[in-house]
Amino acid sequence: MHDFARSVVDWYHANRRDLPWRRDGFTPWGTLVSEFMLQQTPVTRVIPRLEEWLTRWPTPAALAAVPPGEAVRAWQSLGYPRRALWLHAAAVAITEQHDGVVPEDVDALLALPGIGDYTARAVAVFAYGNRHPVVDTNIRRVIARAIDGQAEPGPPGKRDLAAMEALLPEDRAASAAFNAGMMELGAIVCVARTPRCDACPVAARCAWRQAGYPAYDGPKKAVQKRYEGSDRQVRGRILAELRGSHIPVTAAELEAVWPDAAQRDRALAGLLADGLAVAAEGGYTLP
DNA sequence: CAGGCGTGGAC
DNA sequence: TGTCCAAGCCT
Repeated sequence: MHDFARSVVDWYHANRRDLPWRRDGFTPWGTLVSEFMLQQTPVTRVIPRLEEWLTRWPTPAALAAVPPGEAVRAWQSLGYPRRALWLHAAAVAITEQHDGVVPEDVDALLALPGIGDYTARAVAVFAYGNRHPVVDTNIRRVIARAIDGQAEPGPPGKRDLAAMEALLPEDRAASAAFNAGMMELGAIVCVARTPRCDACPVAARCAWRQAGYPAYDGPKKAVQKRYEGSDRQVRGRILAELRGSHIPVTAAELEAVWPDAAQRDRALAGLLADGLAVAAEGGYTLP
């Protein structure tokens, strides 16, 4: 193992946070659910929802047995509720096509709804201990800085997987610890805004530090539109209304959640198209 | 492939 | 207040 990987692995074993998905006996299904929830959502907000979900639906078959709307309701305010729909659909596929067992093959995982390059490898590695490069936003940032000497990663691409593969230890257990360690490093030390280089195990080897912390000069990232007043906010308001009701929500009731009719209609049409809402007798409900 | 997709905390 | 950011994915 190279010195860089060894430093990260040693640091990880000494500094890893005690998180639910790192407990002994945590199931592959638990890992899958946690990874869905962690897509773009902070750890602290995920933990309580995860506990609820796994208590209620301890297996893929348990989730597959209820209507998808129950998953959307239990998703509460984690955000990006299409993930709840996709997770439910994945549970159905696992139940029907994989005998209720979460696959450990990356390609089989990639074939499931809502699972992309990151989640497929995260499950294969963290649930099953297989040797694959895992690349998330934390790891992209750590590699950009420590290896490439840049303040921020460039646009994501397949080359990210190759860059991580080049660093990955050959040993299976060490590779899993390296993946987890790189993510942990990016999450609590090499953070986006104010990196804590004084606590970094690879500071002495960091290309960005050695270069004097040059400012980022690559292509600009797309600026996120403001949320206040956006279609996203309207979708969120409408969906909250549907989550809170066990009978159809009428069009008149929806008028009360957002005054702009055109925007409200657009948001509702989007929810219907996404399958997050369905037309029912007298109004709309969760699917 | 650029843009759409939630929500809330930190600064 | 506004801006940035958070274990991405889909079209």
